[in-house]
Amino acid sequence: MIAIIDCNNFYASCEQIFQPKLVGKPLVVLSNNDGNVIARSGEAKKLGVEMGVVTGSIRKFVKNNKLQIRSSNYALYGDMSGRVMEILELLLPNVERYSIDEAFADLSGLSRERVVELCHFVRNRVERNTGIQVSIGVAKTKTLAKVANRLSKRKPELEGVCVGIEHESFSNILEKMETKDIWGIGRKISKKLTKFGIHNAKHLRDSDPLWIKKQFSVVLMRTVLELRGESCLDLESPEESRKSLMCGRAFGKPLKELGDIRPALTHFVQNAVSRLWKYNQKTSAITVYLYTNRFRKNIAQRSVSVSAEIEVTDDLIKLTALAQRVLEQAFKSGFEYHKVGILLHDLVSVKNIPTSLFEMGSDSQKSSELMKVVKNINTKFGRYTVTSASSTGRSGWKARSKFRSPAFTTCWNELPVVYA
DNA sequence: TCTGGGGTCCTAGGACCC
DNA sequence: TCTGGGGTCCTAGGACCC
Repeated sequence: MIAIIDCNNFYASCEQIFQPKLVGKPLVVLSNNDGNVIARSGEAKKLGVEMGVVTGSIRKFVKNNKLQIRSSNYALYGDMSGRVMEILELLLPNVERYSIDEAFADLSGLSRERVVELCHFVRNRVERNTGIQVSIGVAKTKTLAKVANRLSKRKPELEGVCVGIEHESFSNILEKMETKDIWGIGRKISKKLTKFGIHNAKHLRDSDPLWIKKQFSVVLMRTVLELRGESCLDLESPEESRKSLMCGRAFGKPLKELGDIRPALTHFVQNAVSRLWKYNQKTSAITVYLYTNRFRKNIAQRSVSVSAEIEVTDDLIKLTALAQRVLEQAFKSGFEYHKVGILLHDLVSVKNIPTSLFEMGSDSQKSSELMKVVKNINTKFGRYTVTSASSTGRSGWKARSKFRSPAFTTCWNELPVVYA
């Protein structure tokens, strides 16, 4: 049996925990640049605010004070996520952190009664220790666990826990579920399925897997098998570390000059490399991408990405210099750029890299000594304490974030204050 | 006015090898 | 009329997730 544990309205809940006046109010969290809605409290959903809508379209609610808004605060959400995950890992065997607000766990070998009891215990413990409410779905496969999880949110009498799915009623549940609501099926595939007369999850489950593979892909075939209770997607072990990493963001305003874009890129490289350090990984290839705003139909469009290879490294200075050289290749004047970013690929764990003979006493050893110092300072005092000169200066790239709440749990100056 | 950011996996097609 | 065939590796791009 596989469980999926999912935090309810995660970003909105994080805001409410530290700002009690927001509890029970319609609340939305906005994306970078305060551009559109990326999370909603239950009350905001009831108000009819859709996921992904642009901020302008909800202005009317904000004006007459019916809706609270917050800029996204990833320092807070990341920290709260870590707290929830630690509790799950303490109470459950084989936890796979799947996303910032979701985790899978393997509950094989336990009786149904024991599973129900355990899930309620986990749910209560997470809420008591963090203030976050979770919903738990349990079934034979990951895809079915997702279906159960959906049910646990829709049926209040289940109190947030749905274990297994009774056989007879199961077909009815799938029949009422649109294909686009199945985990792994998005807009495109769902539309194509309709053309073949497959309109709901039951139709899909009862399709011929081999035919599905031929018409669509092996990915969708696995979904069919999973819906039938045949597990195709295993839990991923934490040792398998991530393979690529990216950091980029839209600018607060359009930028035309290379000199304005450089500091942004350096900033993102620094962020990316800090994460590389955190997970003890190195990279050997980078891609820098640069875009104009595709939603502005009346301006000249350009979208470019340029890659480069480098000897396996986690050296901030080398990677910054390389990224800047690649940016020069990618940049062409005459466009209003909207976003820049960097990808690091071919990540490897430091422990898996053999030391080369040529490295001893060489430049690369000196650079790693220097990096150690920078690493230590930035880990202790914050990611941007020691920074490249090219990240300072022009700051036109910085995103808008007008409604940001404090970093309640990760910054000494912003801790919540309690008056007694 | 305003349109997210960070990931994974798979496939198709080209280059290259024998 | 004929102009091999099968395998591997790499890359770009698509689709999806949260």
